[in-house]
Amino acid sequence: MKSFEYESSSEGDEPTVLPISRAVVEPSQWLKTSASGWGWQTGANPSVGGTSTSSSAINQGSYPSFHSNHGEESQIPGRRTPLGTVGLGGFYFQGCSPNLPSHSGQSDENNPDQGGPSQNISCRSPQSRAVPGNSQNTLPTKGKNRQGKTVRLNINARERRRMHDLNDALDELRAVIPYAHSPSVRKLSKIATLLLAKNYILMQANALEEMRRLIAYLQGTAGGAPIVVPPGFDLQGFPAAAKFLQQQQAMQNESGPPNDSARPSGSNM
DNA sequence: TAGGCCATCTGGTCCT
DNA sequence: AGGACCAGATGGCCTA
Repeated sequence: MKSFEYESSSEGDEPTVLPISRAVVEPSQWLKTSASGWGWQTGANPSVGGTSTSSSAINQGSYPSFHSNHGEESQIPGRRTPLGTVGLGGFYFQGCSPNLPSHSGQSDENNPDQGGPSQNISCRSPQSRAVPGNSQNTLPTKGKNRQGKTVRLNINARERRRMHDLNDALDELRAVIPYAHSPSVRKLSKIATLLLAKNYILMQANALEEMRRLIAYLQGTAGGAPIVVPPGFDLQGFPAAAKFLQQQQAMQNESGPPNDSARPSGSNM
């Protein structure tokens, strides 16, 4: 796949944390940074507000490449945080499960089938928030309570899985939109990822339209004659243009006798 | 320390 | 009934 990296090369080996703001993903900020790469212009100083090279997380290499591997990502700050260390929610207390595995697809620390819900309930944190109207705070009869908690834990596990899938999809989206995929650069936030992807799509659509107009213009300047691809020019890297020329060639063939001299010579499509 | 971002829990709603 | 989806609430981590 084509690389669309925007790197701040002036920083040398100095890790850079690009500020991710709404301005970053505005269409007007887009620039073609090189012949082979698209990126965005972050203003005069790309690292404004984001030169925290002393960040412990960064120095510890806590922002590696992001793959759809839940187990690895549990080490990344702000992402895939192990259940034992994040919001306690209704059932989880950090001191209860010191060796809770992170979400890995094979084990689910919130799965009632693994350990049972009663264990979690028995060590509920006294600081767990009391949800108004939460039936689990009212502690009904034991049997029904246990079954209800099991259902609740199943629902929680599904929801957690769903959110992980959503995050995996966001990771895949980050992988194909142009921004600096570097361990020293902070990962795009969710909202920034969506906005950047939207603007990237718009930019690609504009580029495509511009190319179509250019081809039409070139065709016009050729006096109505089909565009002749210069010898040695390979259209393999331009499938859209090749297809367009093929269509033009087909239209020419339909409207009149074939003209061998006008056949694209460089196209191998 | 405030604000941003995130993961998780939870109850409600809709759909199959 | 069960699952997917959604939004609100909560608390942890990180950075300026």
